[in-house]
Amino acid sequence: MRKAATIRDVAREAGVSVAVVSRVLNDGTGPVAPHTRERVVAVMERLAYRPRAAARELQQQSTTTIGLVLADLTNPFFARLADRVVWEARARGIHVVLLTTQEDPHLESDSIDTLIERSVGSVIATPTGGNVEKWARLAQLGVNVVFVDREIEELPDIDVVTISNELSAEVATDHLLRLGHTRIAFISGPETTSTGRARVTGFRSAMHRAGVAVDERFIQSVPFRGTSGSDAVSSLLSGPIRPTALIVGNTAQVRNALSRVQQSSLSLPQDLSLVVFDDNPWTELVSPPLSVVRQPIDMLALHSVDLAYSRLKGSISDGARRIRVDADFIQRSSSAAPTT
Amino acid sequence: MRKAATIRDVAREAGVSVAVVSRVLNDGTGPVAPHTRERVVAVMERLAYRPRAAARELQQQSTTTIGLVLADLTNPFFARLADRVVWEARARGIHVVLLTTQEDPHLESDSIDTLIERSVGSVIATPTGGNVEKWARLAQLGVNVVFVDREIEELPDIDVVTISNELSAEVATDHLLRLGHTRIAFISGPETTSTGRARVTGFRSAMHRAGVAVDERFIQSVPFRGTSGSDAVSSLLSGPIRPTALIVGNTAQVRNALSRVQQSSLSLPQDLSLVVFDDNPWTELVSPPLSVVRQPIDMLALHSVDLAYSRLKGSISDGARRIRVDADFIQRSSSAAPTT
DNA sequence: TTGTAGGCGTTATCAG
DNA sequence: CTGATAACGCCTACAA
Repeated sequence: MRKAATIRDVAREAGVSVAVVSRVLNDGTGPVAPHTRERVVAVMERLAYRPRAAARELQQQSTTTIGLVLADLTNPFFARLADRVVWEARARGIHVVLLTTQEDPHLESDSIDTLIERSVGSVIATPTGGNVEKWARLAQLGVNVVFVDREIEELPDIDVVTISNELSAEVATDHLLRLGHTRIAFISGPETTSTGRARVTGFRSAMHRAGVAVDERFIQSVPFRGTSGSDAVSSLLSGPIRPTALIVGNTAQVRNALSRVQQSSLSLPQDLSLVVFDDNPWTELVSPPLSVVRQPIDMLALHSVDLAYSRLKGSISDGARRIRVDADFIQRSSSAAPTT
Repeated sequence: MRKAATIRDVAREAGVSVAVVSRVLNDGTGPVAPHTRERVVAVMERLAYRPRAAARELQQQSTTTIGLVLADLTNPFFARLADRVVWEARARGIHVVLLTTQEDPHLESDSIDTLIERSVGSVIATPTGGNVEKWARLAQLGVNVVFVDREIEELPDIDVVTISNELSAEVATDHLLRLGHTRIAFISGPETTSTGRARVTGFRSAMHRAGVAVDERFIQSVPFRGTSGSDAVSSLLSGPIRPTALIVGNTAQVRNALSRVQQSSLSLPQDLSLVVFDDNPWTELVSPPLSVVRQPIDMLALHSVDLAYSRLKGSISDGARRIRVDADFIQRSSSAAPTT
């Protein structure tokens, strides 16, 4: 394959100037005689001409691409989020560069570097919790950053779109309390993440409000990666006092937690009530179907892209936005009144 | 926010020429006095200087971004594929622009247009089956296209990375035949996709080889989207003769199919043996755990990115490659000898 | 309606 | 070792 045709080749071949070709390329920039346009288009077709995005971006300072930094596409929650973000982005004519951190701050740091070099206009990210200065720097460099699902409290100037984590945990806890449970355990994400902290807070306040003492051994903050969920369940079930109900507020560990429960001799919901965060394709397929807190992923995606896009176009006033959407609680058969 | 610092700013500020700065940037290009280097690095840090990827790409003809066109991120198979592709791409220092088609040829067509404008170097895609000319044109424009998971036979010049679909279906079928089943049903993807066709072919040839007649009503090719899987199961179970075993070779419809089976009065595997295509996080969580054909997603991703990258670097001879990797069959408890 | 020319930020080629 | 300077492909005033 010979070297690609440039705008100049097209111009020469069509017997016009590059300016004209440029105009037909992004029509609206200036006037072009219909007949001339036709000829130019024909030549572009014939030469299989393709404008170089690099040259274009270099020239016109702006970009139509945003970065999407997700923790882990293996988690259905993030996968669906990615799906919706791509969808919303397409509706606005912008492109999405996808990066993953695998929950690893080092990889996240690399991703941020990449994003800086790529000179994307905006970034939508689920931060690991580390790299505080780095995120700050990215934002300071003029990149519009939007945190979604999680946030970093030390960075109050960055837009945030999350569900009401605290409230969601309260609702889930209230549900179990109302059923009559008092020995409720909670498995959450790491303390380094806003979701991990907020959900525990919600759990505590619901318990407190109900006048039920919290057994500290019943609160387990575990990493997103690895099999920490299984271990947490084992530890909870092997203690001197066993919980009668369990909330898993760590979406990435629901699978491992459930798996371990299934391996135990306990049956749901007779011996243990279970409520998990995040609804996904299989929560209804297992037996019994799981009671869940369903995150409105569409809304998260919509608002994040909206923010990213608005900032890109400058059609939004300064000052960080914090958008909070409510999650739904869906009761299914994995939670019931305690039998003991 | 002031405008970003350029290489020239750094040069001026450090009292050197841009050439020197460029050299320290990509060290190895030329000699730089240690002392000078230090000073330049310091200035770069101070000015928060970041090289512009666009300018760099413009200068050195190459692009470091590839397009990834997936059918549906909601399907765990594609989500995991995306995860691995991003991972492999990162390892090679290239970026991934993500697009989805939702199995819709129109959206796919749009995506191809986007890809043309973006001037990505390579594209990894799971084609819907339509847009044959359009894919051809993209390839002709000099974009290295790699089809993964599915292929389009009319485009033999395009690289392909798939699992051995025919063989996988045969293995699954043989498994059931060996257990003693003869009334085996098969739900596959649409006839318009290579996977849909190949898996049915494999199913047929296994049946034929075993000398078992195929009941045509037992073969259902259904769309990836919608609830076609449920309907197919209903239709299979309500017929005059009921199958004793079912293979679902349509990864997107496994969920719906299983759900419908659960709603029926049949219990697995006593009344019906079930084997599904694609292993994923929940196949082992449902009861009974499902026998599956596991696709080696890592390998699919590795080879596709490898091809995309090699073509980008020109470090590979002409002529389309067709890479075929074997899938694993994993027996679990959803398949057993027929009880009738 | 069309053409000319300068510049976007880097890298690379030569002279110093 | 370092410094000018010419590309790279495109857009966009400003002229014609």
